[in-house]
Amino acid sequence: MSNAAKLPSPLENQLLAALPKAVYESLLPHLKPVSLGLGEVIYESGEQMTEVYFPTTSIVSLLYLMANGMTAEIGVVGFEGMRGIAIFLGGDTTPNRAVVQSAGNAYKMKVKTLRDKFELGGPLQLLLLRYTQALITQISQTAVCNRLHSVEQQLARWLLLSHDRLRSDNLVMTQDLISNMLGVRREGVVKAARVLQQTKLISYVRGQIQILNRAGLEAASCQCYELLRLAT
Amino acid sequence: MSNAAKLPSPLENQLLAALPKAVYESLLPHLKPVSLGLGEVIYESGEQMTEVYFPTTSIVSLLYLMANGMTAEIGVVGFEGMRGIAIFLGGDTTPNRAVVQSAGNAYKMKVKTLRDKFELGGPLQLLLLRYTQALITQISQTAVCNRLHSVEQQLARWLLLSHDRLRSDNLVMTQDLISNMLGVRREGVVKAARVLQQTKLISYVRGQIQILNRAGLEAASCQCYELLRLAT
DNA sequence: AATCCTATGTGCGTTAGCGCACTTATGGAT
DNA sequence: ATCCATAAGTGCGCTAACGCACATAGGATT
Repeated sequence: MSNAAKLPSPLENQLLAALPKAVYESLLPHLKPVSLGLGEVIYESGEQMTEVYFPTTSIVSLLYLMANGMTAEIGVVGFEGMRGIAIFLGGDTTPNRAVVQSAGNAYKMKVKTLRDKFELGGPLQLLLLRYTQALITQISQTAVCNRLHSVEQQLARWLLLSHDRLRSDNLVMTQDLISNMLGVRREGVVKAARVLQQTKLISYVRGQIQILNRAGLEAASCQCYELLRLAT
Repeated sequence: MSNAAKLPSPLENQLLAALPKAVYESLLPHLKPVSLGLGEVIYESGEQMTEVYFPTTSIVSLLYLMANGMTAEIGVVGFEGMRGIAIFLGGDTTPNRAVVQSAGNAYKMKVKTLRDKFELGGPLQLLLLRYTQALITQISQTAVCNRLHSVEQQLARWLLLSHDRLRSDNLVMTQDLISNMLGVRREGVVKAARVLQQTKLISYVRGQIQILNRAGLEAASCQCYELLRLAT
């Protein structure tokens, strides 16, 4: 059996799927499938971008690098969005590091192609601008959540956001990596994760996390999750 | 002497000033001067917007409301920017509360006018999109700063950002309001402010803050300030 | 089967910021 | 001249998260 047969369609990306058929088909020849591996750094902070990404089954984290080497996630991009909005906002570098948070597929497109299509105005432009607004909301909400809520609430929120972007109850993710995302110590994540496990909301073994009780997880999280979900 | 004579020109707003002459002049008839008072709420979170604002001598804070009634500033808009980017991003409500942080003037414009002009593409669109990118950077940086730095560093950063947007070394702002902006307790601000005063970086009496030693304040702040300044 | 790497778990002293309950100033209004 | 609202300052117990220095355990490698 061929590999190509297993590729998810570009239509699994909601931005692409929301486009009128004619526009979508004009983009199609420019979309190249890519497979993204866990932990892969798509772009480093400040780096020149040559391509933008539309995830289908993968999830990409936008991380902000802090002076002391710590990182904090400011946003997540899954099948509902795209990576590289700076391109049509007039930049050619990205201010954030983009890391693959969950392995999977995506479609990429040349920066110049997207920029040209964007400048035509119309549905694509509208859609991308709306998405930009949603991303801004996401960043703001994440910011506030960082400020106000406990590691346990943040962990629950983070798991839910990842779950939303996956087709499975299983996520592959070590607690160490999660601590990078949340911008807290690994020990803090360990502690929070243990509580969630003891209350049977999740289970995990060496980087394999299972969502056991989604409703319970929502209750354990702050309402930031709900707000974030509505915004997207 | 008439009041009108004292009005700052729209060109004091850097976005408007950066426009080609022809574009600027096409906007001019739609710009109405307004005077904004300290603490005035321009828009409440979720409210329908009817006008966008281009500050000249005023400063507007974008506040995020948290569930427990606390607020946290996610961005600042002064003469370098505009209030209401959601409009051309396709929304008609604002996700944030906008509060006047420093009294002064601004120009306002009907939402519909801006949207129409934006859709023409060209220099105005480019400019506004670039500004959007800068604002996103500002929000992200603020988020990270909230997470990582001490109240004292954050206060210094906040004072510097305000100073940049003013023509004077005097800012009118109570510690109580600052605590709203930073999303911390008033007592925390009191403590931090006292340290800055003891080291002769600032002085303050009942809501009148004086910047005495700007260089020193920059040293007391985190490098978030520098990063934010560069981004704008 | 022994070894090594990575993931997870633990303990402990330290600290920044919180919540609360106050007190003390200062400038304007009556 | 006095009163009063607002701005600023203080003390104290509490907790979440930090930094560091470890201990254990599951998988893969050889």
